[in-house]
Amino acid sequence: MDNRSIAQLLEETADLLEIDGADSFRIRSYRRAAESIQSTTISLSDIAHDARQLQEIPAIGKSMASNIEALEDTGTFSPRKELLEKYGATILELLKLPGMGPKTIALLWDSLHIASVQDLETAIKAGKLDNLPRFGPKHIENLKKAIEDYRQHTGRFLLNVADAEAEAFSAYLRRLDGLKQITVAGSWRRGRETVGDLDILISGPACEEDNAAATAKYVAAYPAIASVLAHGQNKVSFRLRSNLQVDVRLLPESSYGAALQYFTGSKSHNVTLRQRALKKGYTLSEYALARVKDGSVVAARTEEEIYSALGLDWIPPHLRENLGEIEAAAKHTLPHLIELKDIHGDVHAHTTATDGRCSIREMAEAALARGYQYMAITDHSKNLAMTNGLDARRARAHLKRIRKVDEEMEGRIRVFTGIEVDILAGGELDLPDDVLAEMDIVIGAVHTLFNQPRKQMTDRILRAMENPYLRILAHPTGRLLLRREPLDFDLPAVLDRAAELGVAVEQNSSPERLDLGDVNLRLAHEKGCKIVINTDAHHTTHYDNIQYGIRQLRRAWLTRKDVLNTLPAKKFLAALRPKP
DNA sequence: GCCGTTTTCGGCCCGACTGTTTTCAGTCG
Repeated sequence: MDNRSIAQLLEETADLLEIDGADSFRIRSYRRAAESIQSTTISLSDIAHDARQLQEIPAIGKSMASNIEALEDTGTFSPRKELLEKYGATILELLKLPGMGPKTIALLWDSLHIASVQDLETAIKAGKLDNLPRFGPKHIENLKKAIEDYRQHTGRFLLNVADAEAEAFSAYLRRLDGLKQITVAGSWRRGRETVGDLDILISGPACEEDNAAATAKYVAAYPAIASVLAHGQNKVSFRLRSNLQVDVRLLPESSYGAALQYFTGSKSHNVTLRQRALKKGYTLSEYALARVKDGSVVAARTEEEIYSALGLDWIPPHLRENLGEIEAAAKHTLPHLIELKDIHGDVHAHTTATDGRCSIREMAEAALARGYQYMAITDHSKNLAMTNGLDARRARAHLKRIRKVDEEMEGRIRVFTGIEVDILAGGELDLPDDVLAEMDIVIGAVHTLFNQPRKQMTDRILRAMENPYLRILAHPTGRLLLRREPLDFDLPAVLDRAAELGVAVEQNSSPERLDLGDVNLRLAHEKGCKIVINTDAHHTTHYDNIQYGIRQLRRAWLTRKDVLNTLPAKKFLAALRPKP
């Protein structure tokens, strides 16, 4: 079993323990173990039977080591098994509903034996919750909304999960001889912020007539498969243990491009493309672009040939949503989309001073290793108590430490000072101006803690932006992908004002946030907002998440000049809202 | 349940806000 799966099972066990009302420190130790496993490079499978080696990994002690051994041998371990027998696996989905915590779930289970979102929905409709303590009309209304949101997202997966699965499976495929091309198509290739399933296209000698059956058999023997859904000559579908569905198509090399184009989509892009083909006397299918009159093939081997035969420049998959890209490709006016290498700095990061995992120096070295010219340390302010947020005194002391590291780096990378301040319910920032004045980067964060009615929420953010030290607005929609819809406030009004004031809005690249997402990025760009892309790194490895944010920038048609941190250090600081 | 040490057990994560309350439990970051 791979580390990610082990970590996930421990995480789930922590959730179950919470519902069961277990000791909070015991729960935390499960979560810490899960985190630790996810960030170690040691493969736990390899050492699952060596308790001593296991216990060398931080947060793993005697019990956790034996849990991991049992997991490797039997696929489960006893605390988890017992809890699942008691509550059932579906109870965990209740935790995904905003406002639903372990105590509420325990209450619902004890009083009504509610063990799934479906149960909860039925109980609400039957009015069974009305007499429960702490279930007023507003609470129930919120739950209904939460269920609705949940249903919209259910069955979709975050990009990092899909990426990891795609990479692991591709590695398995690469071990087979005779495969020339392996491509993940579908919404994954288009860079959608979540994916429903993976469409994987393969071709090469191994996919030709005589070998196809053996290749399909090899595919269906992939160890991480939970169940095979279909197993034919040219297509194998299966569900992974993570519940992600994968469709693998074996294709002849001669029509690989046509299939790639077809299965990349989007549907709407393809429809428009087929109409265009017809006008030229062609018909476009997953097999080829062919002449209508005699069926002779015009292009099929590569995407470039197909687009070219239709009088179009090749269109990057990120743009294939029928939002004007076909017209632009015809006029040769497709934008030169921003790329990973254009980004020169990441100015939102945390350290062990609050809830980060690494030191200032470690974060700086990691940013340098990525080739960045600058970065910033922006730990939390005191209001986020759980993170050990900084008060004025600690913030000043931290500032000195950041400056010291900046000196130590000797110009190899600039380390900016900064802070992520909380916006209080009244719109004020939770640190005094004289402290903020000392910071290079002041990020005002819209945290959901203060979820208020629409008008108040909007006013609160607008007021916060009036503080002249606030330079970047973070979590500008407050959403958490697959878990919570955006906060309810007037985003267009906020973006208008941000553009006027020169407050930059942040595209957070964390795979579970992608705060603005492609749609709102487009909106921010139209309104003339300054845009900054950051990772909100809590660990050196989180800098890698920048790729997820970049995909959304590309989907929003953004180029290098549209994003502030493509600038060199000095110009970047100068491009931010000027300090008073 | 882990860790660190005081080698046998105590410490580990806190405060604002909502929706229900009439003084507070539960969620969230």
